[in-house]
Amino acid sequence: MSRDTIIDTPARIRTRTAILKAAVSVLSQNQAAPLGEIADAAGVARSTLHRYFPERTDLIDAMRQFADDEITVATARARPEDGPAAEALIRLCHEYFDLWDSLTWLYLDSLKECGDASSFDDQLDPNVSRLIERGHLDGTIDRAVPNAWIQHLLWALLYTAWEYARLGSSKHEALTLMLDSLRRLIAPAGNPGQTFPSHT
Amino acid sequence: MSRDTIIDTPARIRTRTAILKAAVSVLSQNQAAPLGEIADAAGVARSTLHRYFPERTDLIDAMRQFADDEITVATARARPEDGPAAEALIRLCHEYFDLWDSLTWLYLDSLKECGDASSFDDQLDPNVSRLIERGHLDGTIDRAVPNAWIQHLLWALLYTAWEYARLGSSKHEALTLMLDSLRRLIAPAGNPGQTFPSHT
DNA sequence: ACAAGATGGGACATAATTGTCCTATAATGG
DNA sequence: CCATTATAGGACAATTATGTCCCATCTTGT
Repeated sequence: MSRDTIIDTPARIRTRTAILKAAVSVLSQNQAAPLGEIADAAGVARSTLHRYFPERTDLIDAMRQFADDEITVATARARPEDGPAAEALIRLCHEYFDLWDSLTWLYLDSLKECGDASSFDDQLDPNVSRLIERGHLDGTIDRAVPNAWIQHLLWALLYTAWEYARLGSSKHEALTLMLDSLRRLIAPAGNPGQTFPSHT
Repeated sequence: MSRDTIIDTPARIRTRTAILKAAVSVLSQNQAAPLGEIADAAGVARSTLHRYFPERTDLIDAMRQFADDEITVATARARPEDGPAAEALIRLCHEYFDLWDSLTWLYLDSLKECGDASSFDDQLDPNVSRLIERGHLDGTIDRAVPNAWIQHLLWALLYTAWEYARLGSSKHEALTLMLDSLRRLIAPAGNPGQTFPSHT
């Protein structure tokens, strides 16, 4: 009775997520991609896509939810509350590295609607903010580098690494360089931050 | 005889550049913006825009040229061959910081066409590459950080700073943070790179 | 003030994309 | 194996952006 119009049969769930994954993959590279392209990428007919998401905005909304869930899972996996904050931040970055499409799209998407009303920390993830704050307190992250700045840098580093990998470098090398750069950026003065030995 | 159809009268030059500037400004925020929006931003009628650039691609091509020229001028101003390479790189970054729209758009634009054929260093600016190489030689830039990686980071840092400023921070603070971050990223091991007494 | 040049603004045809609907076909599950 | 459910694929109208013309009006330089 709760939802008599649409029922989540296994088959429907499969195609639904197939569409969402394809949408993230396609739209992360071209925000204006036509729905037909997404349907093709998902291996379904355009009419099927429309049955699941009547309008484009319906799809977009579902994608936001989908990507948010992925981030939540990845964040939990990084155990942001354990150990020195700097190390936790590195773990987090490592986890996020695998969310290529979702994070890229989520960022592009966030840009379009904040035409005016975007407050400074609309972009900021409270979990990450808290982690960096902890780092400022336990001294593993330089207090001279503002919280928000670090968070912006973090997205930028991830994006840079993805681009670097996409253009031919190995994913491992890109990841290593990114984590090294992150260490440099947050290392407290006087402590070089141990730029490197620890691979992965 | 060379170009008997179009003559560069002062008035035409004015509106032409007005259109180009508006186009860069608008398209750097939304690649798919309709031409009417650009015309509005430029303060001309859509028909006028079409008279200067019959098709969308004509406008895009002219924009590339326009932005490239701006970069060339800014690069020259930074005197990339003078003094320690690390300092020159900072000067360059400082100059580029003022090219907000142009660099953002140029980057977005470059993404769309490199669907397949993008070699690794299609994105790289030979001037910047040369400068970083000089830094690797004169020891002011850490040799452990690859040239291409630094260059990718440079664009990412610029973009981060622009976003940071756009979201409410002062341009000066964003610039300061960015240059400090750049110093950290390229500082040779053992030399903290003088990462900033000056707060804000 | 006059003539050449440039612009604004509207009318129109043309694509391209979107959203809706219908039917035959395939798959799924009991 | 059969009934139910889901899908592919195409037809269609509505919407939107693009490209082309035309003419009245405004600028510019002389």
